[in-house]
Amino acid sequence: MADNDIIIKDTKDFDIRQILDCGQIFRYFRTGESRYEVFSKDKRCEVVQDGIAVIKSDDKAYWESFFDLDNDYTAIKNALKDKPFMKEAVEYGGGIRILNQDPFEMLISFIVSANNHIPRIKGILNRMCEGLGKDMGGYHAFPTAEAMAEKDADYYFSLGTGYRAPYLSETARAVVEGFDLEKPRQMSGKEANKYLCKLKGVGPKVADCILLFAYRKSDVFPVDTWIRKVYTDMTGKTAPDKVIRRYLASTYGDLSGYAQQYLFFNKREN
DNA sequence: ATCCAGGAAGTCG
DNA sequence: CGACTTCATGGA
Repeated sequence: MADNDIIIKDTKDFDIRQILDCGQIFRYFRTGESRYEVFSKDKRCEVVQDGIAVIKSDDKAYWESFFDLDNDYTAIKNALKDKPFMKEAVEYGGGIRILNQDPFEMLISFIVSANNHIPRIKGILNRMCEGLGKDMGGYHAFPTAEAMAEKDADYYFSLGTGYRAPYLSETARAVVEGFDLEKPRQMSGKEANKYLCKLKGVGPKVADCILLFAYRKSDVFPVDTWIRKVYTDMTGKTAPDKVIRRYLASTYGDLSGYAQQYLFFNKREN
């Protein structure tokens, strides 16, 4: 074991398979039994979980933050367990953690995610990294805004992004030209959502995902096609996304983001 | 083959 | 404001 290894002995709140497959990250590969390769920005790590979990990298501090290791998920799950519809979801996805990811990477990733399948999103983003990301020797970094802004919509169309192609070139250019991705940190969830929606390809749901996965705003509640199914299970009816979001966010309060991940994961896999 | 996916933009009323 | 339509792509 190297000095930089992160060892997680108590894994009741850490399941790498669940963490990676719950839809918050698209750049990872299963490389073997209980073995994964994970990428973020220009960094890479390897996670092996067989009984205990070990995270191998050359930047321990980065990945400790990335995997949210200072956060107490036992307390979060205990607080959620007694709330409506949560028991089964928390038990099924008990090893989920919300990753601490990069704002620009989340912005681009979730623009691609709109009305798209997760396996396809992964393919598109990996092709984008190989085409535009810095060669790190064995893998490619996530592209910078500058690198992305140099390409026009035709390029993104050639990656298979379909009608989202112009959103990617336009949004990358907006960031290069000064759209401040640090601003949402000082904003309320509501303000920040509105702010991010000024970018092409970003609507309420994509903005909520960015706020949850990059800015750690846990009072948001991204509503997608799976959460719509959950809502119908709960109430027996359908409703506009806005209504669903308001209902669920008021039900789970400051723990909405966590609740959303447990519900999403459980619905998608069961 | 047909449906559908971590929805958003554009148009119309 | 809200409802309704359109938008590429390919996995299942």
